Amino acid sequence: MGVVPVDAQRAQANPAARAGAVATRRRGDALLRAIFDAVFDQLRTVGYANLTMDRVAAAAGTSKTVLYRRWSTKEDMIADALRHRLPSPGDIPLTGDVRADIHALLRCVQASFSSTRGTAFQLVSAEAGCDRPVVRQTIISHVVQPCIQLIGEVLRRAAERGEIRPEAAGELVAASGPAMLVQYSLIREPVVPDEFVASVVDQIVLPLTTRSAGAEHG
Amino acid sequence: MGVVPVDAQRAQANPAARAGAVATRRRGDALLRAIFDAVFDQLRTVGYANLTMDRVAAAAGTSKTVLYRRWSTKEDMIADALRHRLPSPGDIPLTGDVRADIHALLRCVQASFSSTRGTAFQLVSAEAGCDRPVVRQTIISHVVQPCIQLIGEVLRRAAERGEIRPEAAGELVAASGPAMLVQYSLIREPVVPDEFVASVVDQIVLPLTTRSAGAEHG
DNA sequence: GGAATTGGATACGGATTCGTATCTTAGAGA
DNA sequence: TCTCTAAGATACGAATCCGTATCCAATTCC
Repeated sequence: MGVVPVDAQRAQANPAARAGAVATRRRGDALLRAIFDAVFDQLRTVGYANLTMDRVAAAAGTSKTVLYRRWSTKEDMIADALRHRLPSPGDIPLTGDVRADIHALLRCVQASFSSTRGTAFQLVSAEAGCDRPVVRQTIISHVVQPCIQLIGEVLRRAAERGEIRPEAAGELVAASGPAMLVQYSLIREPVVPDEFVASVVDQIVLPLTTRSAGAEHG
Repeated sequence: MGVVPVDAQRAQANPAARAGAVATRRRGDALLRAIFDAVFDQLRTVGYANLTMDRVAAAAGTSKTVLYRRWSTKEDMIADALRHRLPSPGDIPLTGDVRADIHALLRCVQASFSSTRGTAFQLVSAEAGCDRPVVRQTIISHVVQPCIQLIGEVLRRAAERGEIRPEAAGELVAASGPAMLVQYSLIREPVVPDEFVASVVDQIVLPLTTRSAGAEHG
């Protein structure tokens, strides 16, 4: 019972552990990475409602004990996985070029989808209205709101320099870009392609900032 | 055991059944309405992941048996509740006035939030990527996509009449309005207020359609 | 090489949920 | 008034999941 290959199932879950390879026991970061991969993999395949500790452990090629040694609840685990995988909008260097900066910030929102295998906004809604929406708040306050705020900053400075019309430096225009990406992920496919990000910049956000646009409305 | 007031718990769940009132046994539509109320109520309070048949039955003041007589799975029940509560964009009469028509169509998207007590897009993502995303597809294909398509129609006709610039009659502009509403429901609060809908029309969608806007981009 | 640490397998008790079966009774219709 | 349909309560076995306890083995550190 102990002589049989110990990584039989892991070989299924993780192709890197090929048959015949020595059973290597992962530790620290490598183990953590495998667990987070399994978390997002489970979210994608069975959804948040059916994600269980047992399944995550099996998918990661480890056991439930390892998970409970690190996180006491499922929500803690997922929130931690998000903190490790989500991009940080604050780290993006802003150049002063409106188009480039907005594009960079929207790619940050896009990255929050790809780095979580398209499950980011699945998570935002998963526990809406619950007593402790940990996961929900994690992703909202960590990526989307900072991005909207930074885009607002970019627009405001551009308006001060007279590059864009002043009315465009409002909340709505700043939120329009992220809104388009979120919608794409929900309606079309979970991961947003590069061309779509570029289209949103050139056909939605920037047109809203050009002088004479919208002068007759609002 | 049978002489005790039979609607003790229902009185808690449904204030309409006051103490002292005769124990009334609901049927047909009245019962169905109570069940659907309970479904959306549960979605709002405990979330999709923790919604169970037992809890829905208790909240509706009925029993699990009644639920299983109608729907075989939880997903069927929720999907049916959505079909009964969601608005139908196709029923909206289009006047030809661009602003009025877009406003009416966006109010339809807004109604899909209020009629489901703000849980509509919680549901879109609840079972993302699952084997049978019944609930997800129900709400997407029943409200959002028709609305986007109809807005696209409105824009296309307006472009033919020369009222708006031709480039604005594209998919992205048509999707911008719904995207803003979805984002509001996810980030801010589940039910979208009227003023926000009006702001989106006047500060996002219509400005994108005005001539000379975005001429230099794309 | 040996000790300490951590990964990993397994088993379990308890709680929850599912889906069904059974039975009683309220309400609609004849 | 009588009959039939459906509402609603209750109980249940099976399955699942949680969270913990226990034991063994692989790595790392000394």
